[in-house]
Amino acid sequence: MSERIKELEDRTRFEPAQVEPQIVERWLASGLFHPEPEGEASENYAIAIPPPNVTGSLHMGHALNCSVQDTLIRYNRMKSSSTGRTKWILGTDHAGIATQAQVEKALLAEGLNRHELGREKFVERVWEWQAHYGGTIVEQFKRLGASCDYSEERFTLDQGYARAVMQVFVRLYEKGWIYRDRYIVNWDPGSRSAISDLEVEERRETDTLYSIRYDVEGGASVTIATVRPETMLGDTAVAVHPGDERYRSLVGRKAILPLVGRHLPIIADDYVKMDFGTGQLKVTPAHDPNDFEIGSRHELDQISVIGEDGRMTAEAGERFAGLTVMEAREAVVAALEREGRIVAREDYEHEVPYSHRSGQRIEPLISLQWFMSMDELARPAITAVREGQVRIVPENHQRVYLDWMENIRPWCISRQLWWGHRLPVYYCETCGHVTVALSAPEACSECAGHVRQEADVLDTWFSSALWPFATLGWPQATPELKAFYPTNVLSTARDILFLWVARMIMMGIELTGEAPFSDVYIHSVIQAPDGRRMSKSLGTGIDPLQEIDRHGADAVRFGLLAMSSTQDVRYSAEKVQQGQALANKLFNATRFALVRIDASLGSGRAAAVEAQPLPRTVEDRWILSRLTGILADTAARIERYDFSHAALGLYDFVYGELCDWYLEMVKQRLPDLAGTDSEDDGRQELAATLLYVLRETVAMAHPLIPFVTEELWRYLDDTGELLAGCPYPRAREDLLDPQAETELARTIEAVTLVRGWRDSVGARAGQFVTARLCADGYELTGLLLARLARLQLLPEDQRSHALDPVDRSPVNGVASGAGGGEPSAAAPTAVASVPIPGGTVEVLSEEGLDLGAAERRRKAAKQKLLAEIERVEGKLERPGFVEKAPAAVVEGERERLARLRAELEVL
RNA sequence: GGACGCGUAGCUCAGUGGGAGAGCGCUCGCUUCACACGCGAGAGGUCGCAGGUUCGAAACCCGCCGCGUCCACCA
Repeated sequence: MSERIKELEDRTRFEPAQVEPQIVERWLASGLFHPEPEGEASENYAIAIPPPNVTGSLHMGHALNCSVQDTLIRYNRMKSSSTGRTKWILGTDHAGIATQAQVEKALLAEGLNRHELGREKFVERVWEWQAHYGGTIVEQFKRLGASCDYSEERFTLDQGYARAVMQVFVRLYEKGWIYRDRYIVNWDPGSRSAISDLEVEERRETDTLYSIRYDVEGGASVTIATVRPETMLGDTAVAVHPGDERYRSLVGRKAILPLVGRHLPIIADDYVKMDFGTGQLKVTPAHDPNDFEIGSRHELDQISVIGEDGRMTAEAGERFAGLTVMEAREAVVAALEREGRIVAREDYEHEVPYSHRSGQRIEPLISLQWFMSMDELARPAITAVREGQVRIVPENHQRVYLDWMENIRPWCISRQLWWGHRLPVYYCETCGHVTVALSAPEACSECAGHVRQEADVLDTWFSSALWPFATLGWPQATPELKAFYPTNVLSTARDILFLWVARMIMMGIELTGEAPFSDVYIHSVIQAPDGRRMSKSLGTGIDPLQEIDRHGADAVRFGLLAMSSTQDVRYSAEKVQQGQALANKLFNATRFALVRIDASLGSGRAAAVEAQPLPRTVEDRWILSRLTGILADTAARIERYDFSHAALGLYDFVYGELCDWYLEMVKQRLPDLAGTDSEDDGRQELAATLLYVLRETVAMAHPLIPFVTEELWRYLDDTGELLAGCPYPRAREDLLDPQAETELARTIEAVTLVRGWRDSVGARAGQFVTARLCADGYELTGLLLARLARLQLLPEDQRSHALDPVDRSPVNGVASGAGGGEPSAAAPTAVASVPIPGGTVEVLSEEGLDLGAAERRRKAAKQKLLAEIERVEGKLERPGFVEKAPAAVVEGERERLARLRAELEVL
């Protein structure tokens, strides 16, 4: 026995923890994950990984997305191993707000804040922080087996990347699409920065809705409703609907703002809903997005009463300046109360905006920011999706994308942070002239005055939008760009479809002339087992690394893919266990086969490894046919992003066909060391077939469960090549064999039926029950039936006797040795008969069997059969059935009825 | 307010026009010479509710109920 196989023999379990680190080492050392930038993108395959936050750590979403992408990458790497290059572009994102917030938190612990430190020192600290805590997530990707190109890791703040970002800014500014404007923005007091609409999260809350009476000049009054009384200090109008008869006479008059005394014009605007409250609306253009719009239409004043620090400004008046928003609300309500102006208060449930980043309540306020107009960018990106140059899978997300794109609004791209790409905008301190350029001008081009760079940085998503091409060296025409751009697929969760994916498509088309990928795959969202969102703050998170420790990376990958069938799915520990069981099963099946073959053939094994499959028996033909089917299915499922069926189909094949049936059927044809002689009895052919099936199965499974398959490949392949670099198996249609499939299907059913009968009569597990096979269609499988169902078959009256003597007689001694070679002159009488497809098994011995139980079983089966016959008869007699149903269906039902009646005969 | 997804066995989910399935859990039997992370056999379901289409509906259509997610500027 060879040394290698000997070593394998003692490993009765697949131990992921011991094997995985070494396999990762071998993969990385092989250079397989780093393709040379050769050829055209059309013949190569590439995926750009959604860059995780540089200081982040692996969560379940990453784990699923990595499993998806790695399955695609490994499949395509194997599939095109000789014709193309496969690259998984790796890198991390600087994640402006998130990273800055982490560092600020650490500073706080030292009693410092960033302003005390100063911008330069602070940014240095962030780089230090990143050097220390960054990149752990990339190590965690390796543990999952992700076959990224680790030799070329990108970062969105790298020099080259930053140059690309600057260039894009300048270019789009020159096109007039980037501009500066005073506009109402979502102000996040937590990070003291504006944030985009997409970073706002609405939460349902109950507040008090106050009804407040404002007097109107010359008598009368209006009553407005608000949940934010403190903003009334910034009111500059009162509005009613133009069609509202009740208030027609008020329009054009002035209301008097309580506490302040300002005179507010009463205006008419369509925005006001007549049926909400009194139909009278206070207008605060500086602190409400709708009021801002009304204000622009009517040229109203904008009075900012809330500042960027979240406190009331001097404009709010002496009594309130400096108070927080909440304090101001109480104070305003108390003051109004004293004046008797609060008409009513009621509980009111509504949506309140919060910052997705800092968790603080958003203050809409007017601020001078940089914006990007999106209409021109969106147009070709809409066409690309509508016309199918970019395909969104699953399809139903396409409409969501189009709806959003067709109603796209300007994007606020400036952030008041220090960590990020600083805008390449320079202001003259003397004349205010604005210069936008790749590098700082020496002096103002207009007046030669000093220039100062814009303090703001760009929204992180501005730089992420360039990801698929900036990582490959764009704007330079690098070989990498030529070889891998456009990429093939982008895999992501749907929550960043707008935030990121849409912007990549727009920027890609605008800047490179091509959409950055042809497919967008939106994977499932994994929820906590109880159906809630998986999140750290809720305590519902499950750590994928812990799961890998416990079950192995293959198990976690398999489990995640298997459970991710629809839009939202609950985390299923069972599916992970199923994956672990599969890895172990495959390991043991291969180990068993190799040890037996090695023992049986010795040095002949090598030849068998190379040999083509040589089916000798019906079960050989059957497994080869089934293998062909699963190979085609698995490849098709991966290609259409149907990972759950790819995973579960693999499981079913390995358990339900390969191990439970084929290996059990051929066990006896694989003699152990002691039982061998040098005769050619078919062992060589069996070894060739078995090894072929195992090699193809293991190779097929590799993209899904790379570790166990790579480990097994060391034993299945003598060349020392890594499986990760081998070609993907092809389904060979010449091995399809419908006849073998039919024969085995009925035999498997028969075995199961007899086993069930045995169990019910209390036959001992190892006991061979003497029986006679009276059934057609078991010519080739009768002895398999006998062995797997533990029957000692008597030859008399056996209708299936045309067994192949070459293949069967030496292998299975049951056939002729049933009665110890002394069949009595008179055929024994059956004590029970078990129906199987095509006939019966007549049981001849009653030794130790509980025939009473058998009788009860028989009666129960008969009842069931009668009910079934009645059902089918009813169906055939149903008016219209025979006339309208397809002929094949009618025929099928008739055949079934005949079969059921035949079974009834036997019972 | 709009959109999408999901309600099938105790749990997690396949099945999407003609015989109700898997994994886990449960029951019974097995240390059968690959695997006890195993093997064999079972029990368990008015397929959310109510209509409609059809010879026939778990599946297709309409409505309702429940759960989840995304989008949206009603004070």
